[in-house]
Amino acid sequence: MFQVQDQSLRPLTTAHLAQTMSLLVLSNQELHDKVIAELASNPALELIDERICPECRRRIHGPGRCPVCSRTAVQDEPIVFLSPRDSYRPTRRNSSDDFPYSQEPAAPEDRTTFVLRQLAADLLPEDRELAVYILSSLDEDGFLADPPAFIAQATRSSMTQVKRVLELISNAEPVGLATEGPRQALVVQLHTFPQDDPRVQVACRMIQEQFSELGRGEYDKIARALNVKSRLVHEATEFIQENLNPYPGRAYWGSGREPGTGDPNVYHRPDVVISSNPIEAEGPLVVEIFSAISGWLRVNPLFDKAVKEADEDQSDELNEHLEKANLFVKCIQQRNNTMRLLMEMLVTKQRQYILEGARHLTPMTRAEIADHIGVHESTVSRAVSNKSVALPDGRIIPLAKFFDRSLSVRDRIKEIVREEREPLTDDAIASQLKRDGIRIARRTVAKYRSIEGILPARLRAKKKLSTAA
DNA sequence: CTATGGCACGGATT
DNA sequence: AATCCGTGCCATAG
Repeated sequence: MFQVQDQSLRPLTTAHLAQTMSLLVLSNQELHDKVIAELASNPALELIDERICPECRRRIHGPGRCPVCSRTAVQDEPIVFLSPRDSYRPTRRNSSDDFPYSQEPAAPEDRTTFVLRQLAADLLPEDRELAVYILSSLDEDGFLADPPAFIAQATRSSMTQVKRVLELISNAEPVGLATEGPRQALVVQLHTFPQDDPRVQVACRMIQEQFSELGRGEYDKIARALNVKSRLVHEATEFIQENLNPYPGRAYWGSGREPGTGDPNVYHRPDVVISSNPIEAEGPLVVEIFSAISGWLRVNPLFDKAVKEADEDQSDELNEHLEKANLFVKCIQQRNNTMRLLMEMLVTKQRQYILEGARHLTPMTRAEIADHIGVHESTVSRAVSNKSVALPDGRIIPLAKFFDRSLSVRDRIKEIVREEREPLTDDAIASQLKRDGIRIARRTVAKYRSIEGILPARLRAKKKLSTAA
């Protein structure tokens, strides 16, 4: 009894650490499940539905207005939701449990307003109601639950009006929303890419003519049916997997899988979303770290009180619950804090990459980051693993990609090949790179080439001028 | 003979 | 301690 009490009274730092670590590796989805499970099994934990006033950061119960400054409370409640200043210099240490909150939620749940906001400029006033109707009637994958004709009838609108609105919606972020199904969504998304890219052309035909074969991975059959090289079919498939998302409304699809193992059914929502500031393009990036739960997780104060009043014989058990809950909440906070620090660092160091693409990835190691934010490198390692992040351009990449030392070089190679007049050998590419100050061995060029799915010089056809730019 | 891909080694990273 | 990455060497295909 006494021992138990001793143990539970003091939240052991080792236990604390251990649990924080185990929570850190989890993706949001996994953490969500974990929290739900914990809530169910531990009566001392409580999830409360509080909002934060954007102005004075007071907590407000339920929807409504802040009693102090009478501003409307934010609707969505990611626990951590922040927009670090770009000038942020990463030497600062933890600022306790003080999380910054922002007031511009763009959570997936709020799809309707999210899309409407984008449409504001293009939407005719008389179409607005129709747009709202369509957006709110979408099924959970973001597809049309009813055919356009039905919508027209239900809203007493004309077909042309419905089509006009649908077109607008499907071209807004997330592109492909409000289409009839995965296939149509893919087609719409494909239109946003340069049409002269051969991969795009083939991908387009694959989706339109050979969709079920594509789903089954029957690449050879597709190649024959379309009368194109199977190599091209593979490249197109890869392109689809990396750039398109068949379920735009639900989540993005993980592009982190290796080519080949990419199961077209792996989709997930990102753990972090980075978007560029719509107001001032040069301003700070907006970073949202999604919370695993909506609302606030805390130790139930009633339970706390109950424990103190409880009989001696029961209090052991109750205390245990209490301490566990306490620990859990602390660990969650710790996790959030670490994620925040990490993302602030990342956004600051890799701004160029985030905004301008693969070539500008600054090489860095996890150890470096760990040093800067003052945690152990294994902590960073855990925090990075299993997470994905959405970039402003909509691409979803694994967080680990920020640490890919060869990414920028591979991108250069891709560019060199894309712009070559006639097939360059690996050696030629290597020396070309050397001119740009990148010193790598010929053998390595070959390796990168294969990673990028670029054929050897011999097999590369002569480039036509049309492929340029 | 030249361009590539395979295997394997050493050093860095995790 | 386990893993990943860049490279050198060598066999092979063209």
